[in-house]
Amino acid sequence: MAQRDLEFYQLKASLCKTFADYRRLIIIEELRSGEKSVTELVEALAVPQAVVSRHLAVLRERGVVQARRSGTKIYYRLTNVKICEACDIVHEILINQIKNSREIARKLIG
Amino acid sequence: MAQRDLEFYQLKASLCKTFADYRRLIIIEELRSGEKSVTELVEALAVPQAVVSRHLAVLRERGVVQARRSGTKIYYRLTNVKICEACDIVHEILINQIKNSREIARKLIG
DNA sequence: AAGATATATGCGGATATATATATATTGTAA
DNA sequence: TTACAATATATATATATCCGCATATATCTT
Repeated sequence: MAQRDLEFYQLKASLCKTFADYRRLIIIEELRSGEKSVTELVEALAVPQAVVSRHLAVLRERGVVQARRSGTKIYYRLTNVKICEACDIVHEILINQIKNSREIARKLIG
Repeated sequence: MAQRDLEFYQLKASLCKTFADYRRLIIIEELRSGEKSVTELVEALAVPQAVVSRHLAVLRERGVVQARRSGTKIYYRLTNVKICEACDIVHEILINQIKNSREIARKLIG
């Protein structure tokens, strides 16, 4: 395993970590249909504004979303359509898992 | 956002969390070509056996891999080919990001 | 049954991540 | 310039994750 490869795997893991929070996944889902302001996202997620901004910051730093200011509002959008594809496949995997075994789902929810 | 939906997003996040470690990503990559024993994985990753077993346990609990015992050895395999697809798309997203901006990569390595 | 091999796990500490609350920043309008 | 609205961030605290080490479990061999 070359050093270069290792770094690449670390970058991939870092990107996956970005998706490893349900609020961030909901944000991504919300942005699927086009850009949305922070206010709109706060309404959709029903969590404090600071929490949404914090998660948006994570997505931003990882290059998953981009921000555009318009007046006092800031609109966010996905940087890459493939992000939706990735979410779709994760969705499919999960559906498969649930079909194959409700037991696994039980453990995951805990 | 219905309660049912929320739980589903949590399950998705949980699955993404499984991919959020570079050693687990390497394990998945190693298992792409077929099942491998823990010993083989330990050699491939060059980390202590306990660490590999720990990560295999995470992958197992999340239903990403399955174990099969043969004698004293235990062979692991991916439970679903779509897992590879998911990794491939993450790969593509990352390649795009690096192309678009080396700056993002710099922050990720930190 | 005892020893050897392969693998898994319990525990404690270090580190990272998330949260809430409060505050800072940026832009607009009076 | 003051006030207000939208958004971001700092700080402290709680929580989760990961590792190393030691130990436990399972299987095979003799």
